Amino acid sequence: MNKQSIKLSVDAVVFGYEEGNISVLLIKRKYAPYKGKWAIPGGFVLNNESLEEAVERELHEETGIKISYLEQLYTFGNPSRDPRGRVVSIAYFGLVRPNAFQIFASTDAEQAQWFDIKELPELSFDHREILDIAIKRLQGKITYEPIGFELLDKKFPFSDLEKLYTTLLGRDIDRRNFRKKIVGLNVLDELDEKISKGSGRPAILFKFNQKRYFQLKKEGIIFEI
Amino acid sequence: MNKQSIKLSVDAVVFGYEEGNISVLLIKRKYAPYKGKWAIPGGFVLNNESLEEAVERELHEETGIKISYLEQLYTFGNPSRDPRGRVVSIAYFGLVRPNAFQIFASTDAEQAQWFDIKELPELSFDHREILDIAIKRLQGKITYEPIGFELLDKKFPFSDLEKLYTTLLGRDIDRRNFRKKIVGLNVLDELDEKISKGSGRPAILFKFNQKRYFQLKKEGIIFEI
DNA sequence: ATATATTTGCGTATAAAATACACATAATGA
DNA sequence: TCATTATGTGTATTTTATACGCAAATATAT
Repeated sequence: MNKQSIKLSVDAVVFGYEEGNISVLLIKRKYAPYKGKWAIPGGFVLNNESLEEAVERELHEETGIKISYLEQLYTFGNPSRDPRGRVVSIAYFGLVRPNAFQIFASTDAEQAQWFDIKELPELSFDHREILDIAIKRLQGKITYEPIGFELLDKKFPFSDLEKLYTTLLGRDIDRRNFRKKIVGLNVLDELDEKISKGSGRPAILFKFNQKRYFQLKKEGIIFEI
Repeated sequence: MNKQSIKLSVDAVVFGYEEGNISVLLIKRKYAPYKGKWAIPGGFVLNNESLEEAVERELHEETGIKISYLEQLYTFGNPSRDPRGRVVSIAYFGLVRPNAFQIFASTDAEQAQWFDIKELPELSFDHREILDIAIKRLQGKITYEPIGFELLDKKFPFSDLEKLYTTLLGRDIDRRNFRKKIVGLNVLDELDEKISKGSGRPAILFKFNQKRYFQLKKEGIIFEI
């Protein structure tokens, strides 16, 4: 048997959510193959780092952002997925607030940029497939796990949470029933403050009850919106 | 940067279900490390085969069984998981009827054997962790996807299906409500035959309606038993 | 042959959850 | 002060899940 000559890489699909928009962080490749094309950030795993360390490092090197929790998505190993030779890639994904990060390209990336999920450029390698699988997973995830804590302001009106869900689910939900459900989970603490943005009745501000929130995440609620 | 020297392997967690027992297929390692110890079947990926080809090949080589659908489970990449050096392993899992296969050990395996899931031997590498994750996944899977077609006889009494579920879930279910639910899914065709095994009223035989069954699998029903 | 044990087959009542739906309130701006 | 806009709330209906018990058809023991 010939010696194994397979390279191992990691890729990070980082979604950004903000005010009704979902975006994904891409880099423009500085070197061949696919030089000048957009791609999901990622790169080769070093010999002595864990996969998680690798994906966080690559993401940081190429885009300047540092994310401490990325979830493993899937491993892509089609023998012809990389023109340079056999490369198997372990894809991770995460969801963040784009404005919480200053992005700047470096190392293998000529540029790093958020793209609206509906206006994606052509992607390198099999990255379009990876992204499609990540989107599916994101949609599934939201129905069995509470999401939001990391994506909203510390204090937020209920409508922000509602918008988050309609955006991620890609469809309308009944405002009253949604509120009842969330309130029933006891995951929100009502504050004494109100916020008024433009016309309309001012909204009460809420914050997440961290303890309860992480407890729910752990339990893995089923959350039929 | 040093050249990457990471090896890539695949592992197959194959569960067997039969008459109220869940087992898992293990091999006894012929060579060091962990020589003589039990392990999940698996091995290194060849340069030109896909990951799925690799895992099916290794499983066949080591245990003699040929399974065409294994689902990707998770990728394990802890730098110290293998004493020989850095080995990243992509684990797959599947569920079969043990008696449908003739197992025989070869290549790296000194022996291949089904173990009851409650009477597992000590395992090599991080295989215990892999197995635990596979078990969790199996339990989750059964609640959002119909399972059974591949695990029961072509014609079977309802009680066989019931036993399958109680076994995989590890708890009792209400016989009447379970039957109502399954019948409501229209996934079974009632036959004109009956079967009598020992004492008790003879049972009507059913078969799965293949078309409907695979449609449900595809749709991904949520199936609160 | 009769009684007993065993397994299958089935229906109904109750509780819980999901859904559908409309109007009052508190602000802004013309 | 009137129109507009966004927020906040309750109730009725439908659907789904759960709880629960008894009759039918067979084998086995007496």
